[in-house]
Amino acid sequence: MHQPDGRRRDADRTRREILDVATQEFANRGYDGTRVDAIAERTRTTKRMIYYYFSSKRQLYVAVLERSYAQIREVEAGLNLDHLPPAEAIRRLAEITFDHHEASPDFIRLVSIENIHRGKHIGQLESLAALNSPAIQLVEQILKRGRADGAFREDVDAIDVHLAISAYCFFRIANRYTFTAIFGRDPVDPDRRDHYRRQLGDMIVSHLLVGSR
Amino acid sequence: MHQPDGRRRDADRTRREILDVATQEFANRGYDGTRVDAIAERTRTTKRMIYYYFSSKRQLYVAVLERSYAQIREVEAGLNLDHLPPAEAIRRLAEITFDHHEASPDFIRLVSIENIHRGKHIGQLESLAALNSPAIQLVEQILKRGRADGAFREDVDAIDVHLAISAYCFFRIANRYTFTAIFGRDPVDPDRRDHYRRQLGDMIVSHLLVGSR
DNA sequence: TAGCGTATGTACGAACTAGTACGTTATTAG
DNA sequence: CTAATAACGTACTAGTTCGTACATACGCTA
Repeated sequence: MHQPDGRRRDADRTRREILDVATQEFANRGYDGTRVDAIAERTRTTKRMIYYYFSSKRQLYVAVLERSYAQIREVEAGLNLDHLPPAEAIRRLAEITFDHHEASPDFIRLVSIENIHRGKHIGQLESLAALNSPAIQLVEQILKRGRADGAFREDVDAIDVHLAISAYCFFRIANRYTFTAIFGRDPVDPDRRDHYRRQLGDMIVSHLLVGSR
Repeated sequence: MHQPDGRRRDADRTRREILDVATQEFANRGYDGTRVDAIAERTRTTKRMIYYYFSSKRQLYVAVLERSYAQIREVEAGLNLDHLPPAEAIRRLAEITFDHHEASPDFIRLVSIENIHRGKHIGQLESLAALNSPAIQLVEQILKRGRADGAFREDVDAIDVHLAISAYCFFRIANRYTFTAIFGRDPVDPDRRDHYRRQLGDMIVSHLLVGSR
C-alpha cells in the first residue's frame, strides 16, 4: 500500500520534485556541468524516474526552462499600475522588476545559460508566444498614458523601455562575480540596494520625460 | 631543420595558437562543454602540447580568461575624451562601450560563463587589481569635470555610471537569443543599432544632468 | 479480488574524456 | 660537431556519465 518511507506513489509529486532539483542543478552548474546522477541523488527517487518522465537530459532541461519562464510570466501577469500617474508607474515597474531579479537568481542563471547555448532550446518552446508578454503590455499601457499627457517622448517603444530596465536589473545580478572581482564593489551588496534601485528609476524616468536631454 | 609541413618549432606561436582556439571553444561551449580534444584538433599541434604548456584544462581556461581581460583593458587604456565637454564625453564613452561590446561577443560569452561559475577563476587572477581599471578612471575624469561645471549630479560615482553603461551594452549582446525568442525583436539587428546607441546615450546623459528627474 | 497498466528500483554497458607514459625530433650552447 | 634541452607526437588508461535492459510492486477498475 505504502512505500517503505511511508510515501504513496504520486506521479505529479515525483515529477515536480525532479523538476525542482533539476532547476537548481542546471542553474548552478550549467547544462553540461549538470550530472543526471546528481539530480537523482538529491531526489527521493532514482535516475530511472528521470528518464521515465523526461526521456533525456536535454528534455529535462527544456522542461525546467519552460516551467521557469511560465512562473515568471505568471507573476508579471498579476501586475497592475493603472492607478499611478505615468512617470510614477514606470518608476514603480522598474523597481518591481529590480526586486524580482534580485529574488530570482536561479532564473537569471538559467537565462544566461540558455544564451550561452544560443537559445537553441527556448526557440523550440512555442508556449512562449512572442507577442503577448504581459511585461510588454504593462509598459505599453504606461507609455500610452504618458504620451497622451505629452510628458513622454515618442521615439521609444515598450520593448525598448523593457530592454533598458531588464538590462540594468539582469546585469547587476548575473555579472555580480566578475564585477566584484574587477571593480571591488559587489553590486548586490544589500547596503547599496536602495541606491541602485533609485538610480535605475531616475535613469528610466529622466530618459522618458520629453526634453530631458 | 623544419617540420614536415614547413613550419619551424616555435613555442610562442604554438602557445598563442592554442590560446586562440581555446578562447573560441570556451566562449562557444562553456567550460564543461569544451573538449580538450576538440581544441587540439583545431590546432596545428596535439593535445599533448596543451598539457605541455598549460598543465590542465582548468589552467588553460584561466589563461584564456586572463588574456581576454588584458586585451580589453589595453583598448580602454588607449582612450582619451578630455577634449569633449562632460556631457558629450560621457555620451561618447557610452557609444564607444556600446561598439566594443558589439565587436567582442566572445569576450562577453566568457564573462557570462565565468559568472555561471561564480567567478571562481577570475578571483584568482591578481593581475586584475580591482583599483585601477582604466574604464573607471575615464568615467571619473568626466564626472569630475561635469560636477565642477555644476551640470552633473553628485550622488552617482564612476562605478555606478560604468555599471549602468555596461549593463545596457552587455545585456543587449549576451541575452540576444532569449530576448529574440520572447519578444520577437533581435536587439542586435543592425537596422536598429543606431537607435539603441542613441537611446543609451540619452539615458546616461539625462540621468547625469542635474534636475533631470 | 483479479488483473492490468502505471510507477518504481537495480544493475549494467558503451561511449566519451581528461590526463599521462613513453618515445622522438629539432634547436642551440659550447 | 656534439650534447643537452626544449618542443613535439602516439597510444593508451582510468574514471566518468548518459542511457537502458530487466525485474518488481503498487493501486485502480471491473
